[in-house]
Amino acid sequence: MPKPTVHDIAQEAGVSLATVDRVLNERPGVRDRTIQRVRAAIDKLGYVRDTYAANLARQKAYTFVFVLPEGPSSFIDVVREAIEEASTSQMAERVTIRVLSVPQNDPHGVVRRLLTLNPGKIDGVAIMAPETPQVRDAVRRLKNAGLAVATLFSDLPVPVRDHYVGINSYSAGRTAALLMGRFLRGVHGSVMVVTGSLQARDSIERRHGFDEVMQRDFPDLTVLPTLEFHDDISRVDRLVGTVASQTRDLAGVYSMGAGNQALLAALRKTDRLNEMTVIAHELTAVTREGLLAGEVDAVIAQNVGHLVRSAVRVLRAKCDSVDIFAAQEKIRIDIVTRENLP
Amino acid sequence: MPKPTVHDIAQEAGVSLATVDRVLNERPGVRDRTIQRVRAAIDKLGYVRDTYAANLARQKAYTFVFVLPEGPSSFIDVVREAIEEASTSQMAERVTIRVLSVPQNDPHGVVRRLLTLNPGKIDGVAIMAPETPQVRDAVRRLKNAGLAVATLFSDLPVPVRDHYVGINSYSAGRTAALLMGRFLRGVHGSVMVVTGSLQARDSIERRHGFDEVMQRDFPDLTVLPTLEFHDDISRVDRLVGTVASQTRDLAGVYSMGAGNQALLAALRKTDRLNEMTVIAHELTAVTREGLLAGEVDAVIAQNVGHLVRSAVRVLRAKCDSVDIFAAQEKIRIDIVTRENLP
DNA sequence: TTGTATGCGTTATCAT
DNA sequence: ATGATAACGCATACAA
Repeated sequence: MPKPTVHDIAQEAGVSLATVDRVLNERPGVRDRTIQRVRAAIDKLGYVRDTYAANLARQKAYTFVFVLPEGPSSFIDVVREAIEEASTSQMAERVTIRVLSVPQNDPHGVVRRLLTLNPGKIDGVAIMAPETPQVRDAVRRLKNAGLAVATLFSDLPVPVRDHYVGINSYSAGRTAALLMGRFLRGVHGSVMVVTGSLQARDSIERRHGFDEVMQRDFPDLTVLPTLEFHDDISRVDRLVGTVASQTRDLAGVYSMGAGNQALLAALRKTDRLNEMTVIAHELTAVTREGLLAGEVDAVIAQNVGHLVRSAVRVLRAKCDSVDIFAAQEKIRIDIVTRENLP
Repeated sequence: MPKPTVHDIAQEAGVSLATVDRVLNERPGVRDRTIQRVRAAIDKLGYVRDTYAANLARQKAYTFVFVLPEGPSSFIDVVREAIEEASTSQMAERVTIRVLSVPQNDPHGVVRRLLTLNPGKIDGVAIMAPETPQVRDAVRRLKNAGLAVATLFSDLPVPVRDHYVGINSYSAGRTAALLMGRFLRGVHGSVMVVTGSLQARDSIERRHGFDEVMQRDFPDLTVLPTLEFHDDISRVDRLVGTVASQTRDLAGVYSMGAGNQALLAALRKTDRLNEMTVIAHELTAVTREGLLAGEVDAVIAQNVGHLVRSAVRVLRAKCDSVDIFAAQEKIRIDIVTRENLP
């Protein structure tokens, strides 16, 4: 009892291949009665379409665009690399991947860049961009144009995208807090929280999750107000330096976003970095170095390679109107230490 | 300039499809000079074979057998579930998966069961079994019979298998130690280590990694001799109870293997479980419950779903003599806490 | 409204 | 040693 094919369906339903195909792809021009017959045959035989054969016949090739923020960032570098790797692997058969860079902190610039996309030429987009009303609208337009839309690392409202690929920021923040509190067992002291900007939705969620666990489980630790350097790395040094010198009991540092290079440099100047517990997000060249040097104690990360592959699979599934294999697409919150560094 | 096909190669080389195919699949019966010509055309046009079309034409169906220890184990349950899930997903197109249960702690029994496999009927095996000389030989025989062989969770010597799917036990032990030491910051006390058996190679490696980090980084903690219950759960209660009552400064428990249910039950009786730091391996129903209840503080795990899918892909690749995509098959050491529980 | 015939890129059988 | 040709499971232009 091999897998049934369209031929088997046709025979069972007493119709031709073409009719089976019409029903399968919901094309017009079939009598209701015939549709029922074919449907019944499909159910009875348990037919499932061979997507690969279908794509072969259809000569279908997918074109996906990954939209990434431009500008120097060790994290974006990791993402680019993962995309590069995925597009040259066999998993990307019949899919070509393009990368579109969009400005940082310039919603209108993002929209303008997004408008250069020709929805007729591409099948799906994976977008990494902070949520703003302008971006929301632009993405909605892409989705309405029939593209498959996945959000990457940072989500947008459900109606404007098909799927979110990334971890839950709230849980990520909670996880960071758990580690911070556990690593500072018995310590009475303060914890500094640093981020580029608290505007982004995921920053807020992280902070929210972090605070909740810290307050509930680790009352001996005082979480200081968030230090926002507004995506201007040059401010990090002064901001961090000031707070560090004013906070004699500074025991921990939670870095919620990018800018870890500058942050670590600033902390080094305090000469107290070695006694501090530092927790950061995302595994990059910088945080990896930090872990190995013993300067960073834990990194909350997501498997970027897996994430990119997941995005490709999800977009493909959307294009084919096929269900995704949920378990495979689930992105876990990785905890990375010096000892389990990949 | 679409992707070149065998037709293009044939034309470029001035030969027929069949000849191209012979060269592509390294079949005999082609003159050296012709081979060169075809090879040149392949290089020149940058041909890459369409695996899906190939599999379609080949009508190849893979049969893989997963060899698992029988007997009750919450971890094996997880593995079975993952196999079930993988075999019903689209990733298992053209592959049928069977599970073969083998006795625990009975190398000869394992071998006998392995001998029931008909190497002609199957294409590959994924084996989860502790290393013994008998098992080694039996597996070597399978490999020599032409089967693709992957080891699962626990490795065998390189010559008898094609690929190991799982985490590095030594690093896993080191990771456990790091967390134990960090979670017990400032504490002077003892750490109990419990395992079913120290015979298995991976148990030894875990213990080795654990000890190394504990000794080097956490001198305030005393690691007690390993408690071996020799896979007899009924002994756990007495063993653990005795040591716990004799060790007033017991601060941590490292569970290296299975038997967590019994272990936790025994620890509960001491009425000191809540103050202890407990670290275990593998995310199962038991350890998950333990995390949620706050009884277990961290679990060192591997993504079993990913692992099973990886095994299937690797076996398939071996059967096709195709390279694997290493980055995708890398199994990470997961650290799971209450907050990042999947 | 339904059926026939052909092609997608690859493999495989059977001639030559 | 090499070439024609027919599958594989599906889609589709065209015919009926």
